[in-house]
Amino acid sequence: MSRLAVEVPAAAAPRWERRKQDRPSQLLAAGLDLFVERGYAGTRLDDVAARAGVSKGTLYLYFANKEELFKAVVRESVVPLITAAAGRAESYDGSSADLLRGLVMSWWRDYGNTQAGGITKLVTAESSNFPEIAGFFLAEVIEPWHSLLGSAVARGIARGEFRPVDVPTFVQMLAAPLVMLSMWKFSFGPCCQRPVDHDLYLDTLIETMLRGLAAPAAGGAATKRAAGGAERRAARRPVARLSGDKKQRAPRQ
Amino acid sequence: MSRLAVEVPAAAAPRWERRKQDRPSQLLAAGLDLFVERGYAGTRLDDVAARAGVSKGTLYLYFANKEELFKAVVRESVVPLITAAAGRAESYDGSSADLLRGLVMSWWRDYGNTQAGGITKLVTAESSNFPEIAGFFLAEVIEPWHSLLGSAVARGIARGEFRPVDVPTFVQMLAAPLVMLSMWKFSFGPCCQRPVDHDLYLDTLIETMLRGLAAPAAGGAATKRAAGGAERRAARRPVARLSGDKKQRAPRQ
DNA sequence: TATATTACTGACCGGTCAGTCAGTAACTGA
DNA sequence: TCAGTTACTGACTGACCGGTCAGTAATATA
Repeated sequence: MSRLAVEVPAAAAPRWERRKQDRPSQLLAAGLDLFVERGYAGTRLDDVAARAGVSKGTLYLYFANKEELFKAVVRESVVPLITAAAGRAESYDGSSADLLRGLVMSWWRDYGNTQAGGITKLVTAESSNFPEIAGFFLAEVIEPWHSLLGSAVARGIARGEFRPVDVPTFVQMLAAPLVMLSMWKFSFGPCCQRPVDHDLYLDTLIETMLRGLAAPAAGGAATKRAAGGAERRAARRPVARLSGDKKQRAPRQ
Repeated sequence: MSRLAVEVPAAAAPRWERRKQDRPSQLLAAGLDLFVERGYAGTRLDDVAARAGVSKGTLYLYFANKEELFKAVVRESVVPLITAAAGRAESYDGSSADLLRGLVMSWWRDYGNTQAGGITKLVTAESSNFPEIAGFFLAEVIEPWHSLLGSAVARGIARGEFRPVDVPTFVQMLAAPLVMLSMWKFSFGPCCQRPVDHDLYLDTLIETMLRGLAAPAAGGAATKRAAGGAERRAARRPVARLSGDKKQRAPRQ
């Protein structure tokens, strides 16, 4: 925007400026963009620097290496969202169904549907190549987020609004379609002709989950009809009823 | 196994053998292993060749380049599973609930829970860096699979076993937790202390979905209790009920 | 204006990897 | 056994990228 591509010396225009204050946030913003767009390994630090309007050397003045840059991006653009949501949930005193609904919707609005949401895809994708990063993300993002959802579910159970369920499993099942929605947006979204209807999807998800969670009879005012979820989950049935697949197995070689 | 690390000339042991017939399948197997373990970009063709017991040059005798090797791996280890499942579903004449249950369980048993299941993660992960591959996988795997699930749902609706739903959205919602289960296994699974209980997870998933799909009253014998799913899905409610988040938005910079 | 300070640059290094190809040796057929 | 065929090898090329550092120029200070 400021760099002149003209031959004229342009007397008053310095070749670059010293902006020690601004550099970190410029680099973090550029890093978020490119990490989300190209993944961790696919992002070149030259490009991050260029997008931030500096040279690669400058990047190394502010961040020790690629991994530290990435962690800083996550700590800047993801971790605060969880902290904020946890704070709001703490002081919430409505129904647990509405609490859960609010947590899910704000996850989508503030994270899944934003630029930052692409980070989930990145981490899932490259976890085996960069286990250090996977561990970091698990500890600082996923576990706090699951624990937040879990405490909302546990609250509902304690107040008799929800039936008792295995909280961690239920949370994982609830989070999965949410995460997939965000991942889809960043992976096949661009090259898919018929896009997903986010509102319809989220609505269906929340209602289905709340029905599956509703306390059997008298319970909370969460949903209108009671619908047992997986209370028989201990009673394992034999699996796979499809005819003619007895001898089928994953092909070798 | 055969290569001797000894100085002795070992007269009767040739340095290598000509095995034109076996090479493709050896290379495909090695490719599947490494693609799943390290992702597309992260896989070195030198390593694929080494694992197959040949040199990199040999790999190029059988596959034009990395992309063609990958496509061949998918065509060998994923596409046939869908074709087989579609064939079985075609000739199935039990209840649609059992049909759907069977499709989901065989997906997990034959794909999601096998080595090949890791391909989903890979493709999702690297779609933006390799759009050609994303398009290929969407066309040859995801769309046929969704369409198979969709036809089972449509069958149930036509036979009055399921209530009418928006089939593509429902299918996407049904597939999401399935795909996530497989992706988790290949990403955080290794570095996660408390692993997911697959059977519990799948059981909960299927039961929840079938309840959400059950026809209102008389209908099919699919599930015991009827439980409306998202029949009001057109009636959008205002979203996000959490107190104190009115002015909250995704943080800038 | 002169000097000191330091934010910033960009050429460079070492290492990696997809893809190539001239050469080698395992097989084949007479 | 010997010449012909071809499956296979592995050194090489060129491009790429994370990280370094000697030098440069914008700014502060006197």
